Amino acid sequence: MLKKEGFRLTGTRRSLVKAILSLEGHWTIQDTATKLKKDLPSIGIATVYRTVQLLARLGLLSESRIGGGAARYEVADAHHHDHLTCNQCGQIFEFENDQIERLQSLVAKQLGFKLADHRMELYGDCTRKKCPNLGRGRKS
Amino acid sequence: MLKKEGFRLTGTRRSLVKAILSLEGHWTIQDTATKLKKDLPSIGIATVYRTVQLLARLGLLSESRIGGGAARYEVADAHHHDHLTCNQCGQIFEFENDQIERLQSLVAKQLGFKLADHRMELYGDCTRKKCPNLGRGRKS
DNA sequence: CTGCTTGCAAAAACTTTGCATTAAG
DNA sequence: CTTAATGCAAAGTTTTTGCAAGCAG
Repeated sequence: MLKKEGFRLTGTRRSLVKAILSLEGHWTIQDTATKLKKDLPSIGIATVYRTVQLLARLGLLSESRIGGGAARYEVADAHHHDHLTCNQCGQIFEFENDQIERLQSLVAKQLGFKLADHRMELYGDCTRKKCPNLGRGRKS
Repeated sequence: MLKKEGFRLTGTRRSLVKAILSLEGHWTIQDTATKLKKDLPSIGIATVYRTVQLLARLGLLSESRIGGGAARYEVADAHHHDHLTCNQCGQIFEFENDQIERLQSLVAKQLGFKLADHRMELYGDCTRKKCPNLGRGRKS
């Protein structure tokens, strides 16, 4: 982990990273803190926020806001991917589609932008029972 | 406004809708409440939350979480569109791209889903000055 | 009348900030 | 030594919830 971008590699950060790597999928700050308390009971929630956000800015973690609650993070893989969430069970699937990526860059360019990043979240229904409520009705 | 989906058309809701229609672009709950207080000083913030969320579930409003702060809403147009945000000035541009939409449906279908909705937000740089900080570093 | 709606206040959920102390380099 | 990093508590934001009173149907 090349943290030597001008930042200090502290014991707390080592533990933080270890906790993160032990988590699966799309975790929240609280998930991390809970896990971390076992190794490092003295950890402060503020530090977790600050460190995770730092790692995200450095590109080592990626943030998403699936589901509308707390921000969720995941280790930034080499290959970028997007998310598809089931409106019923809430399960999150990952996928990647180069063609869409290319079109996104193209659209941005046409609008006079240099595309730096993007977030794409699809919502759908598992091919099973019908939606109990009105559906999470997410549109944009 | 066909609110007769089983819900009551109250005076408060009429005023709410009027306030919403007078707002431009991507407003927050607070924006709405502020505007609304002029016509209806007694309005409670909880009611604005509840009503806006109801309208969103009915598909009359669409929600997005551009910028990471409070949720933002806008009137759901007939034509769906997505957003492109400038990392520097924060300005939001809208666009639509049928080809991307088709690919999204296709991807969902391939994963065994019926696509109900989606949210896509692009982040880029205006072709001007360089980014002051590390860039909002949004990735997903 | 009946029960969906509303306003208010309190609480919950999530995140940021200030500051004295600690420890990395 | 110097100063970034940490822990803690307090404050800030955003959203939700409980309830009695108010209205639409």
